[in-house]
Amino acid sequence: MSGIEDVARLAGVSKATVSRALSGRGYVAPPTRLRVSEAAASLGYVVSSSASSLVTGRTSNVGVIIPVINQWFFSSIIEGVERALVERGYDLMLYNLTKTHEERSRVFEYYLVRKRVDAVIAVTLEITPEEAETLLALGKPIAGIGGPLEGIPTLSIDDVAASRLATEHLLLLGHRDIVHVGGDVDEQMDFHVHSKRLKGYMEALTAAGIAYDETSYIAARFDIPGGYSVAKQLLGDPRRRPTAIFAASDEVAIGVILAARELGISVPDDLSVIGIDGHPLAEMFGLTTVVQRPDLQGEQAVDWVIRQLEQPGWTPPVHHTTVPANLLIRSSTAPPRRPTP
Amino acid sequence: MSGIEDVARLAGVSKATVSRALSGRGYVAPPTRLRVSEAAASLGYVVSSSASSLVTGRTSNVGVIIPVINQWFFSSIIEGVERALVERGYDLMLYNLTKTHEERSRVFEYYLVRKRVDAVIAVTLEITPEEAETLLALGKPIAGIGGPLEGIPTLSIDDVAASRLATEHLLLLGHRDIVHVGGDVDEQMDFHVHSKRLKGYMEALTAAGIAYDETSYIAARFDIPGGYSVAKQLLGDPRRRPTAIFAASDEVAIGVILAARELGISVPDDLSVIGIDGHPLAEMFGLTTVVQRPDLQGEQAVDWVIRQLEQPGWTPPVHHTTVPANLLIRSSTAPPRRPTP
DNA sequence: TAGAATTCTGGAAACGATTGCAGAAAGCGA
DNA sequence: TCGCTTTCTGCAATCGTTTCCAGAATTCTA
Repeated sequence: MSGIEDVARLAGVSKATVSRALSGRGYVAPPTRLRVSEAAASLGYVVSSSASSLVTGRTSNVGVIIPVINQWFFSSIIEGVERALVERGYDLMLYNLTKTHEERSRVFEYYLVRKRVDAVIAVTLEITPEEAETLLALGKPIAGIGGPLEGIPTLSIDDVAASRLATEHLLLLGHRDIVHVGGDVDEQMDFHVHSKRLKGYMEALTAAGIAYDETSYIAARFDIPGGYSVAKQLLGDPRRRPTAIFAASDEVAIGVILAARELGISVPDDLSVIGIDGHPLAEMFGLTTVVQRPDLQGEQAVDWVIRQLEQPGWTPPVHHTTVPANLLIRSSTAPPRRPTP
Repeated sequence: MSGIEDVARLAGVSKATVSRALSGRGYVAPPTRLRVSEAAASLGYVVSSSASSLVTGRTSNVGVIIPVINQWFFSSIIEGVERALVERGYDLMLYNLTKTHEERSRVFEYYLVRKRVDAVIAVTLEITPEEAETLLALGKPIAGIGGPLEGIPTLSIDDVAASRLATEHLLLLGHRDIVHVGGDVDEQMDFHVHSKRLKGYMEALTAAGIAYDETSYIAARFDIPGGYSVAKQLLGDPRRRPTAIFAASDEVAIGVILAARELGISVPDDLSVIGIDGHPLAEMFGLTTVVQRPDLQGEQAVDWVIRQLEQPGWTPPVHHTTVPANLLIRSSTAPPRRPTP
């Protein structure tokens, strides 16, 4: 449990010099630096982060606020963020802010957060301009995944475009009877992702001169069982069966495929299915999808906040940045067996 | 950016009193306490955790070291740990220690960790007795999920027993030709989980007087595609087809079920399948399984370390604790269609 | 080789809380 | 009412660094 004082004594220098030698800030003669490092190593010395941050005002912690952990999209973000942070010598403080959390009380414990982290990465969290203002005023950089968000840099794929891309792929194959199985527009947690994906779908249909009505969109729980149960019902009725389904996420899409299989409906012969995400399971189902990389989104967000921290004056791209989402064609989509008579 | 001094001035008391009033330690007259709280609130004051931990030696952070995030078992643990920590006013610092990380160098950055966290929860990490010794000597409580681990309290299900339980369920149904699809014994990351599950399986067979050979166990990647591809091959050959498969995890089991379906093998009529875990997807596949609750394991680990921190003298159960794992019978298991002639 | 510029080092003042100690105020039993 | 205990409060030391400042040593420039 040795302090800087012990190192100083052993190396025969002052505390000030030890500090400079170890942190690499300021002048220190190479031989001295070496002596100090050796002394520190031999004593197993490591700086007290509390003492250090008391004077510098920096904690080397970045707070990540995330609504769920147990889902591919979110845990991938965490992995990406963690990787990027350790690489730069920062630690990750994880805050799992559940949607339903009464009155977002923890966003106010946020105000507690402010003395414990240097920056905040808000995943899929709708921060009000006032809250953003507060954080910024405190000198804490923020970045958001999701968005756009007034006053803070955010990034995400372009949900409308991704959705349109998926729909257009089906249209291009010749489908005209496409159903969208998406998240429930009324209970979306994040940035209206569900409505955006619905919107992209509708735009694509409209552009192709295809009419849609309320039966063209079905709300499902946003996971495999969700897609499964909706599809089971939809596909069970042969008269209503579309030639293609655009699912708003790969998990939903996989649920759809499972339902189709169970009903003896061949994918893609009788039914084309496309999703969005690039989920690890998509491959084994041969699922055509629009791929996004949440881990890279996490890395990008880290880059923004750390840059702001370390390069005074640098500011991230204002407002919202769109990250790529690419069509990956596998075997779940094909031209409709035959045009509707 | 107001400090304790400002609050003191506004409330007309000394810093010492403010500290006592806000932290609830020591005597302070109720009216005074009220004045202080109001002053603090009106100034938006919040204690500096660095200053505070500099003097108290406590950070209110707990480090969680975990090998993967993007998997049900692990992310469930994180959720449980996080929940339990915030409830007690601690923050969670996440360290994603990849298996292959060269020389566990980060376990030595551990030595870095030691000034930043009050306690450590090691998930599925084989800590050597020396390392444990070091941590303990530093006064940092540790708890492990997985184990047993020399010198530190750990908890997990009893893998051998869980495995035996699953196998016995199949035996009880009358199966005698049971194949175990498990993780690769040679490349297991954690506490020989794969061998333990294999062992439980063999024990059950032996107890039932059933012989097994090297064809009774097949190694698979520990996820859905892993189980799928192994099963596809195994079940593809009708002569080798067992009447039941015991998969070492639900994901593997689901892979097996998918393969069976694709081959037109009916579960459970032609093939019974059982897994271990209680994965959220198990339900929709009607998968019989042995349920464990990683989130509760996380909570338990938190309880241990926090108790050690807050109740001087209290020590957690020495060595290893076994948490329950219960058989949950669904529809993927049934008696074999007919006894082998 | 003198003077200026640069590199190196130590002393001492922060940073913002917590806490031991001691004294003042209040409560209490007889 | 008097002592004794209990409650309340402030002073000042302390935690372990970083960093400003000034002075010493060294290198560079002309």
